[in-house]
Amino acid sequence: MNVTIADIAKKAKVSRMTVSRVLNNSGPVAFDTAEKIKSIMKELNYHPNLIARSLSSQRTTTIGVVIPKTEKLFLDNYIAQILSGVTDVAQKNNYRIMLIPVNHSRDDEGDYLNFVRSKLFDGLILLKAKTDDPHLSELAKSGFPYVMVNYRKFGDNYNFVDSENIKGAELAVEHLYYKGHRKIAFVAGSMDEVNARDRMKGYKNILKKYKLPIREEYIIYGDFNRVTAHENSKKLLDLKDRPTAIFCSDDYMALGVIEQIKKYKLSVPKDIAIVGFDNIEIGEFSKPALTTVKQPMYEIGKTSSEALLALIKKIKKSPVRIMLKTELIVREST
Amino acid sequence: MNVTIADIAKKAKVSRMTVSRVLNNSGPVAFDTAEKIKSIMKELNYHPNLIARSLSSQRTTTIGVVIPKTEKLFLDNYIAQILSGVTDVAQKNNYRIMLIPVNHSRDDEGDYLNFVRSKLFDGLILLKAKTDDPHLSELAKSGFPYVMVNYRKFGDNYNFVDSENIKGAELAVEHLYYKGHRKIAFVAGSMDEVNARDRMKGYKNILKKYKLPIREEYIIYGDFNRVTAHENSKKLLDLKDRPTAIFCSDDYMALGVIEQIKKYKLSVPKDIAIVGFDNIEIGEFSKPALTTVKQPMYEIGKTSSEALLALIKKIKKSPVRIMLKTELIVREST
DNA sequence: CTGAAAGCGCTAACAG
DNA sequence: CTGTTAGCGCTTTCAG
Repeated sequence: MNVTIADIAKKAKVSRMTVSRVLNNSGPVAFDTAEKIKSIMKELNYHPNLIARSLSSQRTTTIGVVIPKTEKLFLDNYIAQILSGVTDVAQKNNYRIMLIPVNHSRDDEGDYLNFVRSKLFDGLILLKAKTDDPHLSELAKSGFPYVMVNYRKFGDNYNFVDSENIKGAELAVEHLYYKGHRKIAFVAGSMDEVNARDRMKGYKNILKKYKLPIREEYIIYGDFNRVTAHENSKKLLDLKDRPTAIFCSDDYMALGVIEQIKKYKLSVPKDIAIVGFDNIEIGEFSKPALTTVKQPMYEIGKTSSEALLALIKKIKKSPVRIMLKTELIVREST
Repeated sequence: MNVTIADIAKKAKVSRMTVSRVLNNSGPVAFDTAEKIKSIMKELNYHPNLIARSLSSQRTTTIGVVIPKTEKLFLDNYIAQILSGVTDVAQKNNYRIMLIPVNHSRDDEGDYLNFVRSKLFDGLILLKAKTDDPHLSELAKSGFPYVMVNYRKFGDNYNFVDSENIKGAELAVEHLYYKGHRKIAFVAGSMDEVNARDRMKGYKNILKKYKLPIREEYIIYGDFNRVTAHENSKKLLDLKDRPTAIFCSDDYMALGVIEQIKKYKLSVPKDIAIVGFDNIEIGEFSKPALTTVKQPMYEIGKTSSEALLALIKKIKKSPVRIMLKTELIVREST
């Protein structure tokens, strides 16, 4: 069997409690006793059973990260960047990370609540929550520490870290306007996500500002997916009064649209200018390099993680509401 | 307080044991009793405490994944792809994933062993293990279920899933030879990694095969890093007898080298041809698109995960040794 | 088919 | 400064 606290205690001729105190630096222990215990722990190659500790202490020093389960999870650069920020901070604070992929389109959507109930984590970070997720309000009410990433809701206990999506979209569309475009289309993504709605707002704000008509045929709905956008963009390109610029609600969609434009033997940006959103890695390398609105994704992850730890340690109280800045990055596609 | 098995038992007027049996489908329970218990569990919104279950059963249904802690963890497309494969399989088998970032260059290198001892996981997957990691043999001896990814060692209990790196490198270099190149350099990466050594072998094999000299000044050592490769490649470009082709031990380095070549106002592939290794996502989008050796990274992750689960469930026994095929993908850089 | 007893390894709370 | 008692919530083992 494994070395336990009892073995150490026996060999050191003290109680298990004293060993535990040495282990956690909790409570006073005579220097000599402590040294002796430490040396015995080394000698026996003792390592605490963290499961037992968690059961007893009701803490796991683990945070769960709920991510949408997509075909190839980590290949989504948006998620990758946020996870980087989240884990960096967690690591520094000696918290462990458990990933909880959730299938948004299926029954297991509320699964993360079961995980909460199962006492596996001290807190939860949620990526890509849907606006209509009914479990969210339950989570918010429960008092369990959590932070939503890129979500925004001003009810009582909604904790979130979001970026300025409306403003970001405004920057993008206004940039197109400055470039002389008057026929600006929008590939909107899925209206299930708060962010998508915000970007829509920004898009419409600028059209209104410059008294451009909001034309329904210039707005394409779908999901945040390169292939879908690729297909759907035909609707725009087949239009008699074809747009001269397309703002896309994320970079992956922008790439899909650009591919389609090439198939039509049109040129980006000469015939049609494109702006994306997020600033994913390949945007910089694609041809033409993608003009986009940068979300500080790594920062968002970092900030979320910090906020969550503060909630767990009760340094902060709900609601936590943090907004980060977005920024236009002009490259070759406009 | 939370609903526990005891509450259910009390309300159903049975012992906790009977509830536990219903919970796990273990052992016989009268149909009616079972139904009653189930309905009470629903009514009380009961969810088992998984920590308690783990402590008692000595299983966690969690696997740990050891990844090198780099600046921006998930942004490494190699790791991302492997993780995708690993998690997909784990998920399907109802196993959870815990990430263990490890700083290779520091003391905490052996940390993953402490995690093993801490009973947090049922098994371990190791990415980017170093050849000289002294903890590996301890792990192998321990009998604890684990699989190393992209590693290869034929001692008794070494479990690994690797790809055919030697052959892959041969494909790359032979391709350059066919294209007419006789002065072929090699950006080798770090010899700490088995894979790098294998690629070196492949490189030398082809030179020998075609009776080309192995010139030390044509081999650049370093670490697997874009920036380092970028800097070090100057040594090649400054050579009087400059190579006409460079094989790089991974794609990120290849990208770094290409940048440097551009700075020298030389053209890829006209002046210097480049082949990378791995087939990371941006290789397809960079300019020129990167010729590379594809490792089936998603498959590697998937296979590793499957093998690990088989070890955990004792369907398989050590040693597990699996090799996957590599494949040349010719694009614009050669 | 059901239950009782024991224990997984640790920590909290209190007492000395 | 140290120890005792109790218990975290579940499963295993054995007995009925």
